[in-house]
Amino acid sequence: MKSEKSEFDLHRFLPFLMHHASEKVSLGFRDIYRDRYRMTRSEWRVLATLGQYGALTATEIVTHTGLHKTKVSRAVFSIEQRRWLRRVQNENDRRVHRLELTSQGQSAFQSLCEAGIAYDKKVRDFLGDADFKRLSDLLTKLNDL
Amino acid sequence: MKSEKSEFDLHRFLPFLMHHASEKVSLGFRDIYRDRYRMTRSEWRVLATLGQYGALTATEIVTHTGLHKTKVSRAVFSIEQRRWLRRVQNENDRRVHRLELTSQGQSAFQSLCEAGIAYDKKVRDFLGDADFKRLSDLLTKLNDL
DNA sequence: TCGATATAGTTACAGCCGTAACTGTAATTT
DNA sequence: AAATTACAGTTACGGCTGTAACTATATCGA
Repeated sequence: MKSEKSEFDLHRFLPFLMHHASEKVSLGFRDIYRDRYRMTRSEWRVLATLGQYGALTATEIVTHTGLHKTKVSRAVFSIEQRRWLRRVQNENDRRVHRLELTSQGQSAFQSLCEAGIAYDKKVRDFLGDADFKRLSDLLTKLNDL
Repeated sequence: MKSEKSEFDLHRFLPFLMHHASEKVSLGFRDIYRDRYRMTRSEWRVLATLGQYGALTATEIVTHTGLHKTKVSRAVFSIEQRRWLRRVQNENDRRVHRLELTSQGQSAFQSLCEAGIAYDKKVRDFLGDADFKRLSDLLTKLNDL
């Protein structure tokens, strides 16, 4: 009778592997927005989402990013404090606010986009184009797990 | 002149993709050890490392897992509280403790190994063997980024 | 030997996190 | 219309986090 224990190797276990690689890639870019603007990951994602899609509501940001609504709420508050976004109350439904970047917010987004594209290139050069695409596709596929 | 902004898509940005997929995979298994034993991820990793390699020092656990030393310190404390591990002070260097699982700790490890293998199979079935291996290999490659 | 440096591991602190409960508003039911 | 239910967003709370400072021990260099 074979022991289950011997079949298990943490270093080949997908949750471990994924998290490990994710930290590596994700923290590499975090250093950039953290050092440049003192932003958290939630703030960066909210900024990026608003920069990419234009004005959205908090709920729409949740949908686009998968961030928890409390993270969005806090990130929006903090970005607003920097004067990087404005809230515009919806007249038909006063629970809802349109969130739109100010020009300062857009500048910061532009600057981080360029850094993001450079970072992307760095990882792509490391992996090679073919593997980079393979990896992106596999990760996208996992969204439906 | 083309704007950098238009080239940037958060949903195709590797740090975002990686983190998203990682959460999905990693939290799927977290539910198991959290619900079954009320463990945190750090605690699970320390348990798994001790289970797999036998007795180790805290520093060796850091090396094997990449966990921050404060996480290891706290996880060891908490696992010790459950009586799942014992500390044995090194006689030559009294700063160091050998950490070894008790039989209760080993049972818990066994139980989670089986769950881990089942979870692994679930993800493998979802992706297919070929893609599963491709993904594992790519993630392993990223460790050297 | 003695002072300086390095290492193993812990802890205080301040910040981030998710859960659950909350406020305020809108929509639905009776 | 009043009561109920649903929804957008916020917040209190307790738990987890990393940084930096710490304790205790060991090692190195003069």
